[in-house]
Amino acid sequence: MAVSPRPSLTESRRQDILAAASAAIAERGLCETRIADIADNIGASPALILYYFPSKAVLLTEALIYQDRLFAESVKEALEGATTAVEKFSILIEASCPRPSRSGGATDGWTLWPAAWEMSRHDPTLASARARLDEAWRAQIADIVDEGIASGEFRPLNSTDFAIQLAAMLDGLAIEVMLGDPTVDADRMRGLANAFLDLALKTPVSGTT
Amino acid sequence: MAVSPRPSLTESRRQDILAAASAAIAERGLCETRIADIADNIGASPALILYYFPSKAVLLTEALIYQDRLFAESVKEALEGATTAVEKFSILIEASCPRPSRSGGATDGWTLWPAAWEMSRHDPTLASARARLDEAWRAQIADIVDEGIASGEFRPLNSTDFAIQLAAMLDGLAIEVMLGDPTVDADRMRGLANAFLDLALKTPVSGTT
DNA sequence: GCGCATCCTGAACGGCAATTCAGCGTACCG
DNA sequence: CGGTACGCTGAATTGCCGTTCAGGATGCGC
Repeated sequence: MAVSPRPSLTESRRQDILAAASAAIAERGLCETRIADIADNIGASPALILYYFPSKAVLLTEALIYQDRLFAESVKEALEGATTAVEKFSILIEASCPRPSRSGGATDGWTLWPAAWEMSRHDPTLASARARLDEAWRAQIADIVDEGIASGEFRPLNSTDFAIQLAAMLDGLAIEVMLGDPTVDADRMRGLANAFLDLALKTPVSGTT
Repeated sequence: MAVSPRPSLTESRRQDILAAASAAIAERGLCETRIADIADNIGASPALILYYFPSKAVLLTEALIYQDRLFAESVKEALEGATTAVEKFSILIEASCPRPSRSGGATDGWTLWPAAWEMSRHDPTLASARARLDEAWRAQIADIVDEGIASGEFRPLNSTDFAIQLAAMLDGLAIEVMLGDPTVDADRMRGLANAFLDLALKTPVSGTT
């Protein structure tokens, strides 16, 4: 459940702060997030934040990395119940759909991705963490595809290429959903993602000409 | 060439500033961009910026909208020479590939998209402009598909759904390329996008079972 | 040459927000 | 019971940066 191997006493406080920072970024936006906002989210003083983190900058990058990891772990956990490849894909797609902005509960991880991308451009630490997790995400997709091919659920294809395509499409769709694009809501996103799955994985290879 | 119908004398100065602001955001990042940076880019004083724009905030949103429009126009222009649907798609894909960071020349529009997404979350003006331009972008894709279907280049399919899928995939791929993901460079992006086109547009409909 | 509008600037101003610091409570240890 | 370490805070402090303003230059019509 916890991200790090053994959260020490102060480690749990650090995670509270990381969560509070994530929430603040989701709510106010990356640029408008002040240390005071983060402190408010856990009912503490601004000085406390700087007691656990050396500066606002590193806190923000750590918060974005933290959320990325949480997302990766929650998906991995959700996949454990599934058996067939088709089932697993439906879980992946569901996880990729931005929720209609839960107020109160855990931060909707999706909201933070544009912030993470924007920040990655100048923050090597965040950039490499993000790249690593993204690679893992694609590998997960590729594994499911290979599994489905082995079980005969899917036709043979290059699973690595497909993984990049699907991951990209999900990112792009999620952006639209998250921004409230009137023509792409979560249902539409699910439908289009599934249509791509059907097309790419189930279409039999057509003979030449 | 100009974005607005009739650029007045001061309008051209405004555009200089919008371009300078875009460059600054691309270079320093959305949060780290100061008015002084924008002023430096055109060799002027910070006060000049506020002479043409009421505040930093509106300048930034206008700059992001400006760049979006520039991108849309440049694509529309590039498409004029093309005749076949296949040709047009190759232009669209090429336009979607982030360039290897031109230094000096026009800002690589791609760099600004995460900033635009992040800002759209809280800026209704930017959000609606972005949604409108995105809709136009997808409509352009759909038109080309319909054209290709009519000419027999493509098999019949729902062009609107396809447009959303392709636009999303291009967005997602471009993010990876822009962030320098080691496994997705511009060439790979082109290849995967074209593979999706082939799969979706040229695969003959397979009979039931 | 004169007046005026436009464009632009240097030099304040003011406020905000990150960071620092000195110290208070408290729990634990002996 | 002291003493010590830790967790935490309120109140400075500090520097930055958006914004304002009072004017200088420049060009143009008369």
